[in-house]
Amino acid sequence: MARRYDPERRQRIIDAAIRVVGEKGIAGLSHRSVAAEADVPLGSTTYHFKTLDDLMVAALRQANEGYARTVLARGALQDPESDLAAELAALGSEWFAGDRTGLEVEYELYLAALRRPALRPVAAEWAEGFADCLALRTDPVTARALVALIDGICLQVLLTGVPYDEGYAREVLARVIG
Amino acid sequence: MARRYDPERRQRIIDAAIRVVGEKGIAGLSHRSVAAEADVPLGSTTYHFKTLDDLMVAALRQANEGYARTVLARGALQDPESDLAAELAALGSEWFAGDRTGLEVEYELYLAALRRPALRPVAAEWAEGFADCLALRTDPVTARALVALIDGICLQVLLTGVPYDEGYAREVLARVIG
DNA sequence: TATCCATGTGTACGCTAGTACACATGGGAT
DNA sequence: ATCCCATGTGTACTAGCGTACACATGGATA
Repeated sequence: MARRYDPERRQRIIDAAIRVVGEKGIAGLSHRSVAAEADVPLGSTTYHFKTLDDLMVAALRQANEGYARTVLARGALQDPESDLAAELAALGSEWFAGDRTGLEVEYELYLAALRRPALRPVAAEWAEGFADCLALRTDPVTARALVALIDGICLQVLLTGVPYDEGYAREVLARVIG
Repeated sequence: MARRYDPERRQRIIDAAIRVVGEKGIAGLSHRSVAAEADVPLGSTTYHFKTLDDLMVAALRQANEGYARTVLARGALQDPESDLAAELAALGSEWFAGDRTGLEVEYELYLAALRRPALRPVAAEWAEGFADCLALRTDPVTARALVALIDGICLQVLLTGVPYDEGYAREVLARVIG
């Protein structure tokens, strides 16, 4: 308490929400758990985010921006000389390297759109943004298929526990590119 | 009350759980909500399923069996003369035709494995079972990639709201088959 | 037939949740 | 300098949750 006039309050709540989802999953996300994690009173989280959906929207949007940066940082994706399938497979390796918490948070919020209409536009933003980026190297149809395949491969790894296999990913991504 | 000696009690609880997930999502699944839906006392759901994870495992397994039947019912999948990509794309059309509730339940429970280790073996059963089935027509690597791509395509439809496009699915599935 | 125990029933407890609201504070518009 | 209102704080209410447990019942087994 006694931390009045906190211009970053809202942002710190979003950061806290992402940490909570990383530690306890969406099922553990509540106004109270986020308030505790952000070290702000309960009334503060409910003031800045009327509903948990609002908070999840903000958290997913922020997570999306982070992953969009990892895509853009891979400059070779834009280079017409580079092997697109290999670059994407390597991007997957980067995502799965080390701590997977960030990726799990991203997917958990992304997949929550299945039952939460409020999240759907944000989920669509991610899929479309990624596809638009890939469309610079191929046609839009192929780009959309690549996003779908990458989603499917990542999910199989996250859901079933099989290890990520960059060679396999590169091979099948290359087939979609044709 | 007063419905003693109910040999199908356990099964009716599973059916009720699937209906609850269809109506309210996993977030609305509780021992109490399932008990009310199945018209049994609270103590009965906690007796047959010690934890909600146990109940979700049973529900996902049953949902998986239902979808496995829709795959096997499509006998043309086994016919070496048939167009595998076209058959799979048509299977997708079948899944998305009419009421999507069943498909949403299937995916919601399947995706819940992301945060619930108890569900992972069951999720893996589905992915592997489907892949084994497809491996009768192609090699195992291609089969796994087809499952991943189908998952990705279905998710894009369910998450972002774009309509299912059978022609697009057939085209990109064919590329993976090569 | 006698007994046992898997199954069924009803209730209570402690906890956490979203929500609502009254009040405090001080930056910025006037 | 004054005042307003966006923001911050503390607390109470009600509802629903998992859990635990005591007790009832009658098929299955010996």
